[in-house]
Amino acid sequence: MNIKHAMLGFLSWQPFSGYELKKIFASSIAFYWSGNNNQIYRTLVEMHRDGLVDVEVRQRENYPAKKVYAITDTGRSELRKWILSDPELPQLRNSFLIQLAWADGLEAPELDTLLAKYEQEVGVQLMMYREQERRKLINPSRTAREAFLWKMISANWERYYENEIEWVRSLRLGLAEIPA
Amino acid sequence: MNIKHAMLGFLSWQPFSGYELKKIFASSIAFYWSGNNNQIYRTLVEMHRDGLVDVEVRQRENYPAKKVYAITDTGRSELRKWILSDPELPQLRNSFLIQLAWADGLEAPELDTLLAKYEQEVGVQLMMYREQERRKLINPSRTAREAFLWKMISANWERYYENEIEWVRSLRLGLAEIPA
DNA sequence: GTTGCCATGTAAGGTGTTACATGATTTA
DNA sequence: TAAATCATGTAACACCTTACATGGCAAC
Repeated sequence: MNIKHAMLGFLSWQPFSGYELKKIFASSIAFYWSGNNNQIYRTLVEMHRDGLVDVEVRQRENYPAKKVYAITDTGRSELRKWILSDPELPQLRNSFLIQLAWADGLEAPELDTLLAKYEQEVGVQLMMYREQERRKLINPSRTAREAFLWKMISANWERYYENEIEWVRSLRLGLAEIPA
Repeated sequence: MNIKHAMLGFLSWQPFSGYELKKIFASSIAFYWSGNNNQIYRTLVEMHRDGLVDVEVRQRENYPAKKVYAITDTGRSELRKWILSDPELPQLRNSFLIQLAWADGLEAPELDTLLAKYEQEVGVQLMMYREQERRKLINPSRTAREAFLWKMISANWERYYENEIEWVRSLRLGLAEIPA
């Protein structure tokens, strides 16, 4: 999985410029890339070279020129092929768990402070996610099914954060009961 | 977060050679690096250069020499510093969610097949995780608290997989109710 | 008049992956 | 005799990140 297929997905929705794609990525936690120029502009050039997208350069008065990319039939079939390919396992990298693995050297208050920070950070992230969902730039709902899929994708993220908060709470309660 | 602190963690438990660390990583889903040579041996050299570990070369008959790395006081204080540093947010990269985002172009049976595959793959992963936990190479439990922490770290992973399976099941049920 | 938006792009580096290379010994 | 284990290391490259570079216009 790389950013290419995610970009193709957005372009299957409607044509976009690199700048617009960048904003979409940057504004979305679920589409988790940082939305940096380097990758997006390079990937667009590569996709054009491979015939997955067409470019139209729009010259505008008083504004910089804009390169608008539209998906081609080749691009659509590549996207469909990828969508039908075997799902990869999610890759979860929670460095906090690794911190915890060696945290028995800490004093009880130090450890609890750490856990409280984690709980708070995840809580903030959950709120940010909800806020972002409220005002998100694109939300395809051309069919009832598409709307449902997007709702469930969003639910997946919310569940993850909620689950994480529950977990850290039970961890803190459990630790409080262990004698020093 | 990089592999360095995870390696320091293991070395704070007991001295290991690169080869042993590699096996530990390769056999652990929770310590999620692939356990490849390149990184491990290079990182050991770097950590040695930075005074975080000492090396002892053990020559043995009929076997290749072994470089056993032991954590130094500098290493321990670096580890402690990292453990007390602000937790990073978990980074979750589920490319399947991105596949789903554009999956409304699929026929209902194609989509359900995809979801079934995901459900099955996550199920397999959960079983593999449990099996791995049963026979894991290291399981520090020098104190009741340390044992509890490791149990909760493991529980975190199990919860994630279980949650994911529940989610995909409810997604499949929901889709079954949407008219074509 | 400084900040932010529009819009494109480049440079450099971090972190991780797979595959290659060597060579002896043990196990099937 | 073929494969796996022990043990170290290198090469090449995939993917992503932060920061830099340019330049006009709008808003405050």
